[in-house]
Amino acid sequence: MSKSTKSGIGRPRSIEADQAILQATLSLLAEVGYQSMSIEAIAARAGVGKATIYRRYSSKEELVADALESQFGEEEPIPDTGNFWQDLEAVIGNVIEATLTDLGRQTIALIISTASSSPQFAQIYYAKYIAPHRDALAVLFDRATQRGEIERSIDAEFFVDLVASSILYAIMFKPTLSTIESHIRRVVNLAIQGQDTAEEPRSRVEE
Amino acid sequence: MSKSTKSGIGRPRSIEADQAILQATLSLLAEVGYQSMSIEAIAARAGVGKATIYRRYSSKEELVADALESQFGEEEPIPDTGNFWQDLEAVIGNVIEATLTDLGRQTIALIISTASSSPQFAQIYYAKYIAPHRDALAVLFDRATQRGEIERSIDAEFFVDLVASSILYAIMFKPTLSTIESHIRRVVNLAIQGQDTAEEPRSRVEE
Amino acid sequence: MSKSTKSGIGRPRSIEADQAILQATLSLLAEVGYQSMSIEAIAARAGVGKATIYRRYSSKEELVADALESQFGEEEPIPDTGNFWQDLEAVIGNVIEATLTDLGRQTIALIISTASSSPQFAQIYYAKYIAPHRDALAVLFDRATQRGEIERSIDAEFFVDLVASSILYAIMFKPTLSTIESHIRRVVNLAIQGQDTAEEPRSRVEE
Amino acid sequence: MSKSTKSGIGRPRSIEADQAILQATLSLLAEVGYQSMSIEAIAARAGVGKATIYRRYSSKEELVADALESQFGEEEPIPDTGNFWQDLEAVIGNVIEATLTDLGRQTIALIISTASSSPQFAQIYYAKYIAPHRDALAVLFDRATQRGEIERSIDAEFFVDLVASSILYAIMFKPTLSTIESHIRRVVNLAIQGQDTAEEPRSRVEE
DNA sequence: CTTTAAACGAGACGGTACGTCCAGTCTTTAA
DNA sequence: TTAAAGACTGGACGTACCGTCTCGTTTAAAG
Repeated sequence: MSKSTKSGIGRPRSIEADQAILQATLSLLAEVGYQSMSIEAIAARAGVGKATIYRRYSSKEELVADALESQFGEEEPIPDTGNFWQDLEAVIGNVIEATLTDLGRQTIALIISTASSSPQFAQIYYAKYIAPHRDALAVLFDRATQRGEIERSIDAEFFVDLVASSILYAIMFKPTLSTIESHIRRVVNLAIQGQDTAEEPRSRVEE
Repeated sequence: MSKSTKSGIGRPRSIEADQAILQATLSLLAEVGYQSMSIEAIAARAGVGKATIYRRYSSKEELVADALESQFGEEEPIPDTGNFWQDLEAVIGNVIEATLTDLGRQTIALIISTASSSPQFAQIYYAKYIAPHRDALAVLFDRATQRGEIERSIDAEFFVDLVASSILYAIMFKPTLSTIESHIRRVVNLAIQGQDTAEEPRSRVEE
Repeated sequence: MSKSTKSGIGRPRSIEADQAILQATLSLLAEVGYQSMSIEAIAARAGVGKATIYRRYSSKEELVADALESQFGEEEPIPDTGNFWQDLEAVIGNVIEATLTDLGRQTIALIISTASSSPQFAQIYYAKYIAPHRDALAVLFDRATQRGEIERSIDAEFFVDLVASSILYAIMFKPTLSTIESHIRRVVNLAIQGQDTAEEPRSRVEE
Repeated sequence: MSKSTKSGIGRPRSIEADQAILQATLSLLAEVGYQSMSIEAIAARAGVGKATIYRRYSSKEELVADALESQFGEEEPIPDTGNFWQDLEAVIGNVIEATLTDLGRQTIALIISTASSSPQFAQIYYAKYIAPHRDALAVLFDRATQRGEIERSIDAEFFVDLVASSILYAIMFKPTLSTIESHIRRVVNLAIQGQDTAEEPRSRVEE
């Protein structure tokens, strides 16, 4: 996203500056949100000249994409307890936990707000933030299928699309944590069991 | 959203100005998007002083909410052919058609981008833009249930949530019109029939 | 130098801002000089937005020309004691006094530095700062001629050119006040008496 | 002005860089003037890093002084036809010719603009650019005095000051070549003959 | 009618942030 | 060690809008 000139000659870019910029970006993003966050303020907080930022990133979107990558870049371990529903709970819990922080909220807001206006950046945010969880879901699904935990035929790709869409939708339009969780479980249940269960989808399965 | 002072004394607000402001807002929203649209430009295009806008709306969000209401305020007739799948096609077609215009795209972008950062306005946009389609879906669903077209027990509220979420998700992350439509149909089919059918869900039902 | 739009419509320009800008310009000009004086600093000292300056002046040169006009615009009274040499001393004294202040030095530096690079502004500075003194000299010269104090034929225009050039040259290249004064007197003496007198030109005349 | 470390050890300074810097400085000085000329632009045109300039010169003034020295450093031969007025014409012609080029104009602008603000550099420019002509004038004057061409008693130093001041003044404030020349001749005539002759000063003398 | 109060268009106000440019310094690799 | 290249902090540039504030001018209801 950054390195422009070919190689060694000249003073190399400062790694301290790199990191100060990314840290300042993340903290300001969490505090004031994407729109209200000015390059000027990032530079000031990072203790860096504006040109040092513009040398690395040609837009706020690029900068934020890189900052989020530095934050969410590390892979999360995929739980493996041998029980699909338990693993699923863990993954969904991770997603919700990561999303209901200040930074998480701003990130998800960013993904959905750039989705239409700047598809290429939405893709980047998607790849860094959403794709890992999608992948985790897909792995769980495959493992459960191989173990024979899931009998119904549902496409793995479609399954994760469905769960991802329900998570985004719930975060956007469901007001409380419990309604968010409830909506997501209901969708999962429909997908796996083929029927809607407003009450306790898991208990019936686990009995 | 606008009228502030109690009564008649003084020069009344100009209806021409009202409409010029809303028109200018809508056209600029479609052309340059919410973020890039400046109050200054709206005033200029409307041939109106900036104060005339600020007298009516205290923020860009309020202004845009009102403009969208003026645009999408009229109810769309709910199709009623007697066949659930046919009516559903019509409603989904309407949504997609309304969304894949410049203004529709910007509106949906606006809804999803304000969802996290300005929930109160997201609610307004939601009420004006999304709720009518949700309601239409709910009506179709009820009618089909009463006609016995749908046997499975699925909650109406949950059904429309599911379809709405799939529409939003598809518009955000599915690249082409056909993949958008395909994803939505698949979700509907799962909800109604309890199973995923990547191929031709309707044909099987209609036979 | 400033008014751009035709007339009364819109909010009128603020006279307080006008004056604050000119005052800030003059004081900064005296303190740090033309080159080191930033528009940003002028705006800050004047308690005014940058745009308020740029609305009035399209360049630093225009601004400074106007500021100097406001400072040196008032005419100085031309001394009239009946004695040419005495009046001459007074006028030259005024010039030197006005020039050996911080602001005066900066002004003269500005005149001579813009003379080649921005002739149109040099002309403005010249008209406001130099011309009045030239005119005073010319008046003295005419009066003396009419009184018969000066017998030699020397063109009045040429005389004032000569004196003006000697003043500028002395200020530029003569290090001390006394050498400045001495050089000027010597030139005046040559012009009036037709001969160079390194010593006491006036005493001989006044005896 | 440049050499800092004593001798041979390390990579020697590049003579090509020296010359490229001076050439770039002179050409940019002629093109855009002293103030608008950036070190950055000089370095770019010379194909040299900025540090390579700063290693040699600690300020733009030093750099320009050196560049002008490299340009005007060679002495001009003093004409000697045996006739004072003829030699004088030649010297004044040389001055005017050298001054009415782009580079000459910028040089003179530089001298007069730094005269007040940076006296030490004004002295350097003066020594390189003005002093040689002053010296030439002084030589002519002495020779003419020895030949008995000039009878009036005028101090040589004062004479050259007078001519120098008239040249500077004329270049600054006289608009055309002919008014410049006319003013200078008039001053010379006054100094030598003790009287102002607006018309053809030379002819009367030469007859 | 004539007040009178508010809205009108226009545009200036003090500010903030933009993205660019340059100053003068610092830090690399190459010669 | 110096050269060359280029990144560094810092700060001014001139522009664009922000939301507020006069102006002089309608406009309609209240007196």
